[in-house]
Amino acid sequence: MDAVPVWLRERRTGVGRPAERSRAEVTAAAIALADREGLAAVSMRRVAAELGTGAASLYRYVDSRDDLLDLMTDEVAAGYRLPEPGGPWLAGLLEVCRQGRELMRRHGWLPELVLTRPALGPHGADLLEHVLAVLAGHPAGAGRKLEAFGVMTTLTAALALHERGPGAGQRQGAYLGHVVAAGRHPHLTAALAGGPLAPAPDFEDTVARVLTGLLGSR
Amino acid sequence: MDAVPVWLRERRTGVGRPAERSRAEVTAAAIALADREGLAAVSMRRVAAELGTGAASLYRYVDSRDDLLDLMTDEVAAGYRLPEPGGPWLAGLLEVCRQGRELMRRHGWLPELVLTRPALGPHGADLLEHVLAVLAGHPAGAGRKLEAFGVMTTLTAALALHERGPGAGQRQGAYLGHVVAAGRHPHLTAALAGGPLAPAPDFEDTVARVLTGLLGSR
DNA sequence: CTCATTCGAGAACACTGTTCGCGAACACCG
DNA sequence: CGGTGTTCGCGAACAGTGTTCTCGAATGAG
Repeated sequence: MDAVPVWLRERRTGVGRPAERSRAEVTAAAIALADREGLAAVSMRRVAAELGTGAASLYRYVDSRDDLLDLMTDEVAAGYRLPEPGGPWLAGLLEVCRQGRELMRRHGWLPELVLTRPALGPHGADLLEHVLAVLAGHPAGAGRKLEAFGVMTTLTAALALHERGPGAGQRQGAYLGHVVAAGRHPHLTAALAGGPLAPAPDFEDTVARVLTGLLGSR
Repeated sequence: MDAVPVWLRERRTGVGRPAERSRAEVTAAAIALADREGLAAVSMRRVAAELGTGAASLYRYVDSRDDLLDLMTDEVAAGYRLPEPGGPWLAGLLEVCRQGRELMRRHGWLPELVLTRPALGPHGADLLEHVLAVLAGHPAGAGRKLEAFGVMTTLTAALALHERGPGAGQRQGAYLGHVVAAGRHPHLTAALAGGPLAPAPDFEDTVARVLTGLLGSR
């Protein structure tokens, strides 16, 4: 039950045969593969093939596939371009969410990972540090601020997941049409009357309202 | 590209050899297995063994494993005991969230499913209908209300996932301790000073603040 | 040069979801 | 009663999967 995260397990250097690759290279290969063919395509064998090596070799850099997924998540978080904290906190948080959404648009597999296995690596810690810096002047307690961080990332991921491709929400739409036709759901029928479904009015507006509710408006 | 949800694919009865089991039985077996050994244990072979049959037989009731997962999600939604709509809308929504959390506590695999493949079956439609009924007197538009429904369920699932077992958040805690020790993250250090980590102050309070921000306070 | 130590990776194990095909079981019809 | 059309059950097989074992090869240190 060590439960030691990947990022602490460093390799001892200097002695023995040197590694031909780095953990960063493995992570990059996995990300490239996921970008191209989706998360399901990220198998140890496929990632290894991407690097021109054997599947078993990857276990020199990573303890398990799950570790590799954590590395991928944190590596993408390196893509944030965080401005100097300052100014109203809501604007600062919205900027973080905006960039997060952009990253998730670029890496369609990210939302699923963020939602199901939230991992805080070095870059994730930097991100959290930035959010806390933005909220430095805010009177809320530490618990509230950490909570806000979690809700921010979760909400961004969930919204990104729903707008990814036309498949996600639309599949339910087909069945809901059937439900409406059955006639037993008057409110649902009324809600779906104007426009078949419009669950994503405005990303930033939604996030802003949630964060305002969570932390107050001042 | 039919994308027909599971719930529409009904079996024609009367002709041919009658089925020995029902879709509901298969779903129940899968749920029992997931409750006992987790979602990863829900393989076609294991579910079939639970029913004393062969894996291939399940495909007479379900087109794929993913379909089975959708059936499981919706079946659990049958467990809601929804009161007659009436009274303040916030209390009505909070009651839904409270029950949702309870269902997710009882079925530890549910949050992951709700987050990654939100499926609206018959019982999910009933739930949505109820939420819309609770919000019937609210001035917000249909889009806003559907959005609130999505945020409600997502947030409940995310919070349930984080408090499931001591493994989820604590694993990151170990690494964050290391980050703090490095000394480069002053705000993070300060935030984690009082109590190692307290990201879940009060479920209902959190949800209430988010919903208030989303829909206003009146 | 020796040697402890590390890396690379083929082979194997125990699984997985899914498809094929065939025999068995039933409802209906003449 | 005997077809006959149709569905169901499911063993076998296929193409994968994550992971471990194992052993040879490569290296820096002494």
